[in-house]
Amino acid sequence: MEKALTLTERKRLDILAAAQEEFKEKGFLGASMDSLAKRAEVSKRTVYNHFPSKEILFHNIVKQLCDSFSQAVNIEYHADKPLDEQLHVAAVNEIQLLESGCFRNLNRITISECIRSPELALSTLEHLGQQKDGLHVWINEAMNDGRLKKADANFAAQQFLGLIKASAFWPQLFMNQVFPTAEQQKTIADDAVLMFLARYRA
Amino acid sequence: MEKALTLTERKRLDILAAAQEEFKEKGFLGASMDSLAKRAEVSKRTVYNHFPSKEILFHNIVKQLCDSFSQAVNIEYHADKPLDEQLHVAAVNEIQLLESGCFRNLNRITISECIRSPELALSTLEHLGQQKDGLHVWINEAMNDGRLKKADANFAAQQFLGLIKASAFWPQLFMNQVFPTAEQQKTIADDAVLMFLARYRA
DNA sequence: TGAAAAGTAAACTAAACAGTGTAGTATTTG
DNA sequence: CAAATACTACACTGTTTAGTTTACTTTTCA
Repeated sequence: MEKALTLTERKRLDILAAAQEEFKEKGFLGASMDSLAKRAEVSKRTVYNHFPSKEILFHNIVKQLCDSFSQAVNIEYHADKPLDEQLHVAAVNEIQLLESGCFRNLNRITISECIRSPELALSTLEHLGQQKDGLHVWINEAMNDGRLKKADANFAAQQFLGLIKASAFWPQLFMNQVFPTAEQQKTIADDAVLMFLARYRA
Repeated sequence: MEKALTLTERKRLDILAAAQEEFKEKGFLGASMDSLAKRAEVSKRTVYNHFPSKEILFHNIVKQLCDSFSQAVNIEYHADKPLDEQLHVAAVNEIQLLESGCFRNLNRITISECIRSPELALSTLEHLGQQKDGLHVWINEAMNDGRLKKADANFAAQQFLGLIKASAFWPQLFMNQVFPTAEQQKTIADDAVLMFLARYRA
């Protein structure tokens, strides 16, 4: 019963998948509707029957990718658990997010559009920036609980994520570096926690 | 005697300046040679007399911007000076570099091209990555000198720069955030040094 | 000062590309 | 099965754009 997809639905999915590839590889301007249709093994006319314009198709892709991150990486503060343990969970969650293929696709796609249309890039990245809020709240609670030194929680969260992204995000995004292995990921997470607590533990 | 520029030389500079603007605003694909020529107040033919193709002009821009960073931000290790003082200099240097308009132009221009031509982006960013080497050498020497805990010097350098860039580079590049004020810069530098030494001081 | 070098405007070529129109074929569904 | 719906190939429009050609003017410099 799982193949109950109607032809139209299948075509739609094919188009979306092909469009994601096309935009990821060539950016918005570089992508061509003809090439995209060929890739999806679909008539160009069918593409336009589903999506009235390139722009609209593009926004659908971005929206689709954004939605797949609705399960924000939020971390809850527990007064009775060790800080390093909780932070380590946050670090691992973050790294897992950064590793996920669709997250990187989204970033590749939108970042290439920062120049062409700052509004889009801005709104998208803001939307994605929300998962950071979780950490900043956690830090704030730990500070109020007297277990971390008082400081700017937002800034501290930015530092923590900066430590991780410096090794597991930016180099991969721009220099096509391979993603850290499981061991390396552990090192990155451990070291971010170590460094953060060395600075902020009360 | 400062206006001794010949017409041809002036035109050439006008073209380069206009091209930098054009590419910065619209990216490689979005930039148009007609618009660029108009911007430079130069005939389109003149553009092509100086630069045989859009691609070549683009590479000239990138090269020009790269060359303006030949004075790499290298930091020398002094066994007799306090670590925090030396690191602070490194941090301030880095922030100054990140703040400089042409450095940001270069990044805006090349990063938008990461997707279109990974080779270019790669070679450029590698070229820029050289100023990082300075710090990694410094860290290595301090470790060998027994003043920092033994660890992976490259990784440590990446962490240090990650702390700075998290506040003074990536947000500005992608979300058009304003660059930190002088006070904020001081906080960022101080805190990066503080955190780094809290973790690595022997 | 006068020939060589470089600049100019404007028309042009050739290709790419977003989007449409059409006529016919395949799929869905009542 | 039949009507409606969706898919297909393909030709077409209009626009944009990289790069060229041409006929002419300005700047340079020996």
